[in-house]
Amino acid sequence: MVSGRGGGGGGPGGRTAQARPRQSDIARAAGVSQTTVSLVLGGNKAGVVLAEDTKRRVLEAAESLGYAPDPVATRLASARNDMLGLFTFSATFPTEVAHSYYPVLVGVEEEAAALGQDLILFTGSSGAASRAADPAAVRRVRVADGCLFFGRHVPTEQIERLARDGYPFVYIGRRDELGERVPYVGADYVPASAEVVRRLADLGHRRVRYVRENDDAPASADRERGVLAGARECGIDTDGLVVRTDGSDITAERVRAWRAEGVTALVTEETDTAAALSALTGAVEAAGLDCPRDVSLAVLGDPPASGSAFAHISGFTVPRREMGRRAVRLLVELVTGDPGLPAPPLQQLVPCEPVPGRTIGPAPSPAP
Amino acid sequence: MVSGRGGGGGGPGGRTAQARPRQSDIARAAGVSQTTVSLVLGGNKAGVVLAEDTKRRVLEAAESLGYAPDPVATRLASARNDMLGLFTFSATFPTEVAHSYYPVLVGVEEEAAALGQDLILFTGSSGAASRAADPAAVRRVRVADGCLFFGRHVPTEQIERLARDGYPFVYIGRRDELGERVPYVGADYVPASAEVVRRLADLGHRRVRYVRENDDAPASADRERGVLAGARECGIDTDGLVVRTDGSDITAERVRAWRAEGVTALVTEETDTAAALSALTGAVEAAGLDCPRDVSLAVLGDPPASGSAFAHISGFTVPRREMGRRAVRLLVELVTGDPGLPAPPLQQLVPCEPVPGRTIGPAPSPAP
DNA sequence: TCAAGGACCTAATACGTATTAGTACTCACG
DNA sequence: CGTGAGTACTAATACGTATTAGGTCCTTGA
Repeated sequence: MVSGRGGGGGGPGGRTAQARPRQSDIARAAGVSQTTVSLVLGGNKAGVVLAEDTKRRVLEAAESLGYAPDPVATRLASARNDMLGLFTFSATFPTEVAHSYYPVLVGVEEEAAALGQDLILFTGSSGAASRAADPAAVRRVRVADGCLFFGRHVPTEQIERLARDGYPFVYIGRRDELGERVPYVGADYVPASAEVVRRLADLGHRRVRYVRENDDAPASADRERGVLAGARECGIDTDGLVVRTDGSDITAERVRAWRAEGVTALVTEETDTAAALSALTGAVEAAGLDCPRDVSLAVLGDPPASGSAFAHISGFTVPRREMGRRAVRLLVELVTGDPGLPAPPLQQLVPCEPVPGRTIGPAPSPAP
Repeated sequence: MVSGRGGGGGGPGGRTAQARPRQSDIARAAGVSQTTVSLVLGGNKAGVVLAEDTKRRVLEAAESLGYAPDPVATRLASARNDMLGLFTFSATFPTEVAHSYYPVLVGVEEEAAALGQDLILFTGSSGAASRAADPAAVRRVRVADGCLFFGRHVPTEQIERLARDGYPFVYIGRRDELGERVPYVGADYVPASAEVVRRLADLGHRRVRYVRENDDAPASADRERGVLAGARECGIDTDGLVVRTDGSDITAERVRAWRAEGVTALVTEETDTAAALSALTGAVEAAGLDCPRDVSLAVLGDPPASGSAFAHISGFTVPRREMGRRAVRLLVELVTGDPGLPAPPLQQLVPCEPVPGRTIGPAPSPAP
């Protein structure tokens, strides 16, 4: 500490900064102690008795000096900083996936604001791609009272470290690989996926193809489970129902062949990469098929960016905003949680909302 | 202070939460003093000589305890945080204006990451609409080394307070009302607007209407100035050129009337509310006019959300991402600025990029 | 053998507020 | 006049880190 208050600083204001008044300045002005000032201006939670007149004098002095409490000192003294972290695992700040990241962020921010928490966005230090891998990056998270984690690729080891130390955190999105004590708020894909299949069945579809990503994220696994459950329930043929792809092998020919086999509905999923989704919509378009006249189409998740031909695709929406909200709520409960009180459910699923869309219609006659 | 560290907390791990490790914990583990730890982990700006071996022991201990410095304490002790704030003035977190807020955020985040700064999103306390009004909300900003302000409605008094105290901040968007010493990074609307008018003039347009919002944000004023300058330069009639609206009085009739008067091009602006923009596009559509056959249309700013009929409207884009970037760069310069060094330009304008679009064409014959 | 100088660390304190454990004084009652 | 209960306040300390002003050993040279 070199600066003797009020020195340089070179803030935007230009001229030499006036030192801000401290509680001790008020104390001097009002002829009381700093403690008294703190009691008058702070909540006086302890219930210390103070004379009306003293309070008045302190308040007047504070007013006339233009006192504003120093939030930094306040926080230091009260051991909490009312800050939640948000750490995103992906190469850089999500730009392309704006449509999927932003709603979560909005939900997080809303609820954080409602609960009086500020939000620290961790930017994973300088390294670009290394962010999730960098142990130091994850460690920095501890500056916040608790942290939200969002994104697919998770540095399990770092996180386990935090968990062992009892650091409070919540995942946004399901996390099976980390055991049942890891808190998360995910989307409830299973019933929503089953319900899409049911909708198709109600319209007479009997042969369906479900084109899914070729990876094993819980989100994909859940949807598949839902699709299979729905199919079985409604008497839809499960033979060859599930088709895994990285996108490259879904061609117009393949779609036409399915159609020839009597397939009348196609279902796919929406993920970070959207490989399956874009491959399938591309192939349907290339095959010159009309939705829903020739074939019904549904996506398990949000439609592609509006503007595309499939902006009004049927399916369901992932409740990202609500997930963000709930995650914050859960995290705050963990952070402030009284060990005596009953713990909140650590793993929560939020229902998805069905989207009617315009690409599901009655099953056409088997031959195109 | 009641809590004897390490007590409750109930982190996800289930078992009792470990308190975050302090420098003193590291000191104990490494068999040195807290001072030494601070010297090793902090910059050791004073240049105190330390044995290599000691440094190593401290670093190892820090690593194994999972130490992360407490930003609040760091800041109170008057060093720096490497945290920048982002405070948004609007009723709540911008949801509708996602297209305008998100790019800024992305730019801010990118540059912050590049400069090794974390980002605190300030959430303006609990009150929903009251955010900007709440003085306490603005004050909390001080936990960051410096802060970016973004949004139209600015609590001038609070900000002036910060400025007087020498707290570094930067506005995103121009701010005339606060004098010339207030740092901002804005978009350079004037030449971009003039250039749009010039484009129209080059295609033969002579009568134009510029439909602008009925408010006095600098952004709107700038565009008007640019439009007028461009018009004068190119011999476009300035009589009745500028039309102010809150959106309600721009009807299909009015557009037809303009057309009858020989108006061949319409220009509007994009703002937070988009009142003028949506009113005008709505009216043109309702009037059954085709762009650019019957009338040319341009917007000073970004097009409406893609998916709309006017997704390919001509005009220019606001360089939001770049503005975010530059604002961070400027802020960091202010924060780290040596008072001796030459100050960076406090008020910066970033050029807008022309967008050809599909709604500007040659002027049609005067009679429709 | 002693002083000077270097190498290496640490004690003490500051930052501004919150909180706890008192202190000092008054009044009333027995 | 001594005790217990208030009333009205304050001294002391904690929060976690940064910084400055020493301190304690060693060497080294005379």
